[in-house]
Amino acid sequence: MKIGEVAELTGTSTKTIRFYEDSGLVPPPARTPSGHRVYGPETTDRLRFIRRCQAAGMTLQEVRQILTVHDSGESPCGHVSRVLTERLDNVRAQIAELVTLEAHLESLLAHAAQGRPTDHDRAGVCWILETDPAEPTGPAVTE
Amino acid sequence: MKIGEVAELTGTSTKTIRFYEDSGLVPPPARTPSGHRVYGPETTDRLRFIRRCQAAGMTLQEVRQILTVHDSGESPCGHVSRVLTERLDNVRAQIAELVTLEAHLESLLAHAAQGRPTDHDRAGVCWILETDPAEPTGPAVTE
DNA sequence: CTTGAAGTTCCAGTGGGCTGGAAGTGTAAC
DNA sequence: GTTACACTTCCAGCCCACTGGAACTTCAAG
Repeated sequence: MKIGEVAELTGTSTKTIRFYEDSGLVPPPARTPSGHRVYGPETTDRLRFIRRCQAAGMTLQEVRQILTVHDSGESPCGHVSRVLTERLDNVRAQIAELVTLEAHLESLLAHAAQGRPTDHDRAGVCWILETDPAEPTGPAVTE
Repeated sequence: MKIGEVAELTGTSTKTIRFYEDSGLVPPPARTPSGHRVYGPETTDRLRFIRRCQAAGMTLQEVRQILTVHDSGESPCGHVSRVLTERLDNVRAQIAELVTLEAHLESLLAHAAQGRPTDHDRAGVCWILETDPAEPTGPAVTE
């Protein structure tokens, strides 16, 4: 199996596969005498696994950790559970932050919809945003 | 007013202020004969406005657009409302995506908690993640 | 006059996950 | 044999919002 086929089968570009190899996510495959990469069928499983991890929002580093555990012969499931739990926490925190931001934006727009032309004169740039971000349900986007 | 004072007053580092100048967010100020930047009081308003935009989750590019409109003499409020609305849409979409991801992670962990050792043998890397991400309530993190 | 903080410029790096391009070699179909 | 495409390596860039550091000058206080 050559890199192009693997790419086709997994929906990953050849560029990305080589990048994954450089990043230690996919082991360096055998080569033909002329240097072309030759993959066994397990590679497609591995790439699909990586894609699933990505879909679960993991970083490549987290995926690499799991794969390293796997490659050492141990079952990575405990580790996978831990990583998933951490991810879940992150996702929930992100949701909470975004919901706060949503509320902030909604209140700004409600404010804008009221249209207060008199405020215009005193405003520096735009009266819609003339309230301090530190006080109203602080969105904390800068993390 | 020198850059350090402006930094102090607005909670922005001098580095960032110079960066904003290079990025066209803050106009190049007057200089002392020796080259030190001298700002008028409107600069602090402008920086605070930028911070508020940031707090609303806007990119610097969006902020720059608004400020350009403002600097051309027009009232940017309509534009601001539009940008805010777009942002709100994005935020809602992001929340929806994250909620989907949350559900996905939860189901994976519920699956993991059940512990199905028999699945282990057939699994490529880890049975917890042996379902295709394309089908179950597609998380679409890669956007 | 000296010291030390604060100013200046410019360049490079961060992190994440690729993607593009150049320049060359191999391979499969006709 | 020729064409067309796949493959190889390596290096660079992208996006975003800064941040760090070097090397230098200027300012304010004592």
